[in-house]
Amino acid sequence: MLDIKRIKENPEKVKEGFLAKEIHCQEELARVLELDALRRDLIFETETQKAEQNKVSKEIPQMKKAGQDTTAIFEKMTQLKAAIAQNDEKLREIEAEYRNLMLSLPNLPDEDLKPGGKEANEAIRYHGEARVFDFAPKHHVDLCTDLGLIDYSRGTKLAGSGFWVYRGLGSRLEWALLNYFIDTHLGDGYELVLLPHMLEYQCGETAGQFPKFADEVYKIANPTDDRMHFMLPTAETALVSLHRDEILTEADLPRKYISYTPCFRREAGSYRSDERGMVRGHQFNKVEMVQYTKPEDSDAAFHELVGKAEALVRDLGFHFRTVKLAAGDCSASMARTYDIEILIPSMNGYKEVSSVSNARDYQARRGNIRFRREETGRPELLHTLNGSGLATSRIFPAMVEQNQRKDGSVVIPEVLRKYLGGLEIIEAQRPR
RNA sequence: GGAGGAGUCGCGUAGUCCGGCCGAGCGCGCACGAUUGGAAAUCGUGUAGGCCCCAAAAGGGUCUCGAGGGUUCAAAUCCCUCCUCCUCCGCCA
Repeated sequence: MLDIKRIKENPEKVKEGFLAKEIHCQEELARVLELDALRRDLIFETETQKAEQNKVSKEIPQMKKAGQDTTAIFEKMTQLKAAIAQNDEKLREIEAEYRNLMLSLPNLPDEDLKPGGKEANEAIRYHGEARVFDFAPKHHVDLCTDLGLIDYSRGTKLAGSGFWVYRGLGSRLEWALLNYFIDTHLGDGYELVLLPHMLEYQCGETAGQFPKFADEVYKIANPTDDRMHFMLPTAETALVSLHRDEILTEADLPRKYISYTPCFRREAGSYRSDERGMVRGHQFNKVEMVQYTKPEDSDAAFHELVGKAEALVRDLGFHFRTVKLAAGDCSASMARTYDIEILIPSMNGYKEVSSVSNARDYQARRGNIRFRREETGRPELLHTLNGSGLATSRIFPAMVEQNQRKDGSVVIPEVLRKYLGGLEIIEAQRPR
């Protein structure tokens, strides 16, 4: 959520920010300002009435004690009460519309971002070089099937298109990746958090999925209870709500969290033919990094997170590039995002394997997440950042494709071998 | 699933039966000050947040005693719904 003061003070600047994101909210902005004015007038009027009500109310016991007649004053109070009730009702309506609109407005992009969409993204650095094959490399679906790592058809049998089953060594490889990520983060002083995988509405509202992007998540209806749960689309959704409605102490910041969770996404209508296999499933495993920081520290934290994601990708032996996303390619809640992209031989061009973002105070305002600044003694909104560190769903296929040998076997990256009993190569095996 | 109990200002509690003197007492914690060579101890003072008015500060107002609604001139206190926690019983990983 944006600061209403920021909108009021400089609506042109806000408009400009939205345009950079290629989002057109002119009407919403105008309406928000209109509602805010209405709201304030109404609050002022109602509170004046309430002050009168309280004042008179305090006089009543004394009048009674003095034996005075209270009939006239009771009548007046009844009228006042009715007027207040009417205003309160009006105010409720206005504030509901106001809050809903405010929640639907996206975050503003940082000023140094290029305006426009994907085409304006900018690769800011490269690491290593793409592998050149001296044979025709196999597609990861074939490799994983031939090596018995992934069972696509049985995944589909169990849960439909977009699901798969890890088998045998495939499961162990997946687990090795996750352990490698987790161990690295633990070494960097992050706290590992294991979370509920089903969340209540408010988590989605704080993180930014609700109300606007509700279609991207799986909702769970409970027949005996009208409270909705949804499957978390990313651990960020839960981690950002961890300290919702809290005031953290300044000395406690930054908070550095990681969590492993499966992530559930509907991905409605987004399937593309070059995304055959594990690249865009409805369920995938991810280790997520989240930081809560003081506002002045969030830029440093952002670079720390980018660096951590890069190190993971690099140490798995990948060539990658880091891309600074243009304003319009950042998601609605984020002020800034860098993607780390690798080449997956079977796919055209670079594909995102990690996305690191700074939400600044956008999520904190939605979730009322603050810290008490020692200098002033007052609570202040903090900044939230998140980054994948990492999701396996693209790393896994990229790894088997990139590390394949002519004979169909796959070399295991060194950093993973200790999780696999020292295994170095996955040999082709008979299908089962 | 059945029966009962409870949620109050960072923590612990008083207040709820009998509505107004309770936005709320006390203890602990914390901050500042006094005392001290310094500290402990002691004493004193202070100690929530949101919103509105105000250019800002100062100040004023308003709302919040788990959440929401109701009764009333007036609700921490009475009524209703919901949430959470605890105890006991049952059932099951």
